[in-house]
Amino acid sequence: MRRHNLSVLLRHLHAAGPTTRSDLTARTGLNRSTIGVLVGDLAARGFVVEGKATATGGPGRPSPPVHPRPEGAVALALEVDVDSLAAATVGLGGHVLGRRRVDRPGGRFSPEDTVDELARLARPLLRRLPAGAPVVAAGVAVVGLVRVGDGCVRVAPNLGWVDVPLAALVRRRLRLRVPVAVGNEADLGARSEHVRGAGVGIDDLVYLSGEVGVGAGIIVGGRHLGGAEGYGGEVGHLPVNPTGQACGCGSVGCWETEVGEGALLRRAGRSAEPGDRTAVRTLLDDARAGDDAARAAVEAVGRWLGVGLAGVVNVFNPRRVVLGGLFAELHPLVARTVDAELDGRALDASRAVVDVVVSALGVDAPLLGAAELALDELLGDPTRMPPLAEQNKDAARE
Amino acid sequence: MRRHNLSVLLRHLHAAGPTTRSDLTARTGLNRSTIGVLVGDLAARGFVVEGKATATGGPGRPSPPVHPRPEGAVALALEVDVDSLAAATVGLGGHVLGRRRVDRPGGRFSPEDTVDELARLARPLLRRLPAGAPVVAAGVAVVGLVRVGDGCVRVAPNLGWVDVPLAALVRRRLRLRVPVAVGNEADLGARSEHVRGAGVGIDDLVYLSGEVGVGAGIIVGGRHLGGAEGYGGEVGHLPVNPTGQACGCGSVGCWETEVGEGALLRRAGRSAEPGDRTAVRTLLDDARAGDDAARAAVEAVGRWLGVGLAGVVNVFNPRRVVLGGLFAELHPLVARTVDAELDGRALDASRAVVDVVVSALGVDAPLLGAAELALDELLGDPTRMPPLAEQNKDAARE
DNA sequence: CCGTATATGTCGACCGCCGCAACAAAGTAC
DNA sequence: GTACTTTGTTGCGGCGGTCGACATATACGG
Repeated sequence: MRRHNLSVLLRHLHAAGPTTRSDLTARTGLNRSTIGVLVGDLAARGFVVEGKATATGGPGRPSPPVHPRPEGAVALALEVDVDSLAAATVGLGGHVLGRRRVDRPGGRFSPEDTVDELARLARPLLRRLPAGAPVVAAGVAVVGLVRVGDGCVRVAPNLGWVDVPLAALVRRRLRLRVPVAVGNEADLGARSEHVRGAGVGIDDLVYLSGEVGVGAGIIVGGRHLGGAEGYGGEVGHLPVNPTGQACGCGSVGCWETEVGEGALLRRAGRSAEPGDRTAVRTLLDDARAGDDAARAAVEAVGRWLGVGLAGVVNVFNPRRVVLGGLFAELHPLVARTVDAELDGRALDASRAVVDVVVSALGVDAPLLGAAELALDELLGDPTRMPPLAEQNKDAARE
Repeated sequence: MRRHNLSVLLRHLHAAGPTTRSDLTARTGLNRSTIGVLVGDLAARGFVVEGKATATGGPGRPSPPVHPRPEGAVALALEVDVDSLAAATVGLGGHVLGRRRVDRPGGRFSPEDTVDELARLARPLLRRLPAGAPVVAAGVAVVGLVRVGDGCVRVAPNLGWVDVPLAALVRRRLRLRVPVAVGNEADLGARSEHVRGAGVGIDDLVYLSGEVGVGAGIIVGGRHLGGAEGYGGEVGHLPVNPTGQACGCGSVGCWETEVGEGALLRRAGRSAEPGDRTAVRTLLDDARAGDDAARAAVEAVGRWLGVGLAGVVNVFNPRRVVLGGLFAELHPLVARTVDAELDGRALDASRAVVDVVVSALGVDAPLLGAAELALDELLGDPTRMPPLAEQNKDAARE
């Protein structure tokens, strides 16, 4: 129960940043004295530092702010995207200590090669960490279906992976002694947008990521929708068009065959390798420049985006839809179309409470979400990390 | 925190029935002493009675069972269906003390008339309650979109209702002094199937109710998926066929236009008033008897059922789908078709962990779910009800 | 410039709740 | 009948939190 209160406190500080002690008492409903003890505990563990109290302008004694200490706990975040790899070190409070991304266009890479390159990417970031900043966990975002229990990538069509024990591979290759969690890219995008992006404070939200495939991260009642094994949120494979295209999943007329990158290019009469971002960018540029075929393709995808979104809105009754990836770039061009489809097709009651916005974190949303995932275990139980005094004792012993 | 432990205990007893004290200690992880105190507390409030310990066959002192006491707390459950009304009194542990249902075919009734008839239905049930059995709350299941916050029926197309403050109406008309909660029929069906039906122990499940419309109650990670305002789960309005029929919701090609009762009759070339159950029953009988047109219609609906279910399975990754209403009767006729569509269209990973079964509670699932909804508040905080000693004092004072 | 009002941190006392250990009770196995 | 096992009961101790009293730090008004 002490654990629980520490967790609540640290979670809030991590998510909301510096907060005065009086604010913490008001927010948690706990007593001033208790907050004092808890903050002291967190400080002893190196998670927070107390600042100087500065006058707020109001009457009364000013309350000193409590700052999350980025070096108190660091997450290693990794991302395996279709055409790029990324790594970042993220400290408590969401402070990004270092970040690197490399393109890896076109080809398909084996899990082993991928993990090798992730290790190369991560090494300098880890070396550059400030002294005494402990890496407490790692998180990996990956485009594919992930069994959350053991961090196994069940299937990732765009990578050509089947049943890859990614968590174990990363842990071994990077010689990590900390837990490694793996999550679906869209799920983790939703997570970061929820904590510090376009969905802050919104406990019912859908993050929709359009890439080669279409995936969603869904947060209902503040909690991530995982399902029995963690495969939930695969809205890209909602059947929307019985007379449509064959989908890579084996079905016909899945939503992603109408709104994915492939659909966009196909509609414009252009062809490209799957995962060829430049072709998509060119098409969007052409559409913005007024090219008729490009505009028609964009418009058609926008309509289908609205159609599918209507279904998503009906099913989840979210307060906000956050668009990431391709959809983030597409949305400004088709916002009115999407809204019109929603108006016409979604149930009024649900339509009335939802808005559609663009990702605030951009391409890094999944990467940052991986960091959040990694830190989550610690945030749930801050007592996992012993007080600094004991840490020093342990260090001296060695 | 005492509240919390009492809640955990009572919830378990309510859901799982009689449990020995030793079982409770093992299940909660609490100490024997603590369990003793807590059980004593619950007994003092009239929620449980302790039975005689009977030899189990094993060595050691036998543990006495703790029984939930149905008369300890009673919920009044009500249901407003398209063509019937129902009421029940349900005691702790899910014991149904009384139950009545009346048909109300065809026509549309005003909220006032409906509530009047609910009152007539409920009165004898309440009169027949054992002495000293307190009604602690009421729950209402209704076919329509319900704003859970205030129990307002936002829209119920099949009843012709818009913005009906049903909770308030019921409370006033039935002169209830206890809270009245309102929920969507499918949501409550899911709830009861989850607690004591075909979904016991399954924390990721979808209850799919086919009537005039198609609705779903969705439970993810053990919690009901409500969404921002409680309108979630309206899978009937997933767009599945852009060239399909116009739907009452204003959209085109919603799933329920392909699998609802209307679709079934239409496909068989029969017409009927919406909500005419006999026409549907006749059709199903004909199909079972071998009538070609009927069988073709049933088969087509079965295919569409599978198509939509594939989407639902992809999105929610449930461990079980429970079919209620029309679908419960339909399923035996089309199980193979549904399974085949799922095999072909759902993602393998999700498909592998899901099964499709028929409702165990039948037509009463939503009604019983309303009782669960009503009892939920008490189960969350058993201290709301004072110990019997004080209750008697209060009674003596009057 | 200084008192007053307001708000906050700190310290010690109190209390509720749970775990623990010893004991009593109620069964089985031989 | 005796040994053993499992369980309920009871009293004690500790952890964690609230509460009240006091010290401290600022804004406001004269």
